[in-house]
This record gives sequence, structure tokens and C-alpha cells, in this order.
Amino acid sequence: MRIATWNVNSLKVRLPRVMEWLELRGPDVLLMQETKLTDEAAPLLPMRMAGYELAHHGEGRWNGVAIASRVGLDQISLGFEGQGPDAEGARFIAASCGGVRIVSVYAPNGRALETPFYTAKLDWYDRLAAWLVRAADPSTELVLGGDLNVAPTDDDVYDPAAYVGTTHTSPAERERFHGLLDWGLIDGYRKHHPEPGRFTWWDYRAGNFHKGLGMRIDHLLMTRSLAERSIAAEIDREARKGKLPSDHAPLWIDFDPA
DNA sequence: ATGGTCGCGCAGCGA
Repeated sequence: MRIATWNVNSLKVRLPRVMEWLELRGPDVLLMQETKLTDEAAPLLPMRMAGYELAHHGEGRWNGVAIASRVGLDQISLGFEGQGPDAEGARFIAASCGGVRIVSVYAPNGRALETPFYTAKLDWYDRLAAWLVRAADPSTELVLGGDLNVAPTDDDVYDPAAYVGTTHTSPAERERFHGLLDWGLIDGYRKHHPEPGRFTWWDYRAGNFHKGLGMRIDHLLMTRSLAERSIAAEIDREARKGKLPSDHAPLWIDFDPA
């Protein structure tokens, strides 16, 4: 089983790249973020033609999260309360796919320290942690993945000094990220790749991708029973190249059968 | 190529 996550930065613009990528890499489940679509505009038919069901939660213009699955898709929850968009927008969708509970999230960016947006980011993380405690169980098989907008350690940025005083690396943000691990989640990519300097996002500007100036802010976290079955993890930098790429690369993890 | 983001939506903001 292959589970992947990708911040597509507009599923409308990225649909050709996404469909091409599904064909090429064949994930069983794909978590997406920043679809920037309303539910009415979600590309259900193209996905179905490719063999995937799609659960989408979005209000258009900003945010928007989705789960595509070819191994079943049910028990869909929208937002922390399971009913619709949260105060921070459409940033959370959960569904059960092939026996695994899948959660696709898009954490708030935070913009800058000492702003209300940064405080709201920390609050969102606290609400996510509360949802885990309230509605999930670390002894079950669960994947929490997406654009978490946190680089967990200094190994996850190209130059720690460049990020001092900015978001994504602040102690409070990293504390929130590690709180997810403390609950019972394992960083699936790090299990297979301890080396520093592996990134999932590069700013469109100034040729940062080609200069290797990025951050690892997209993650696939999973409960222990699932992590024990994982056999490989990769970031697909090829998908960041070429025509009309997202500014994020997809990340996938492969599992042995249960 | 001597510069250099993109998406949304149509000005300027958010990332």
C-alpha cells in the first residue's frame, strides 16, 4: 500500500499534473492540500476515471483539503467537529481508506511572529492535538499527513540561521509538532531517511528550487502499528520540476500488507 | 534569457 501527500497549490491549475502523477506513481491514497476549490468544483469525474474516489472539503479561493483513494473511502469527517469548516477555514478532512484512518490537514502558515496569524497557528495545533485525544486512538492504524507548515528540526531547513525570527521553525511551533509525536505518531519519512537537507517545499521565487533552498514542511505521521509496516519513503522532487509545478513536492510512504 | 513566483481574480493579497 502506498500513501502520499501533496500540497497541490490549486487543484484546478494542477489537475493535469496530479492526474499524470497518480498514473506514474500509483498511490492507493493521496492526501491533498490547498486545492483552492469549492466542493462543487472538485474534480470527481477525472478522479473516478482514474480509479479514485475523492472526498473534498473546501470553500474556494483559499485552503481546501482532499483525500483521493482507490482502496475505499468512507466515514468522511469535515473539520475538527466533523461537520464543516472550522474557524480557520477548510483545513481538515478525515476518511477511512482500506482499513486505515486518513487525516489530511493544511496547517495555517502563521505569516510572521508577533502577529495574530501566528497565534492562530498555535491555537490550530492545540485544537488538532485535542481532536487526536478526543476522537482518535494511538493503538489504531491512523495517518495524519499534509502541509503542517513546520520544519521540525534544523535538519529540515537549508540554513537554520536564515529562519531565525521567522515562522515554521520557532520553538513554539516545533513544540506543537512534537506534541503530535508525543501523542503516538511517528514521522514516517524520518524513519527511512535520517539525513539532513531533504525538503518538500521551495519558494517559487529567485530560483530557490534549483539552488536547493527549501524546507521539509509536508509530513506523513502515523501510528506505531502502521509505522512498523512501512518499508520505504520518498520525496518526489521530479514533480517539483517541469511545466506548472506546485511549489511543494509530493511525499509517499510504502507499506507491507497488514 | 543579462532577469527571475504563483494563484486568485482583476487590485493587491496570501503563501
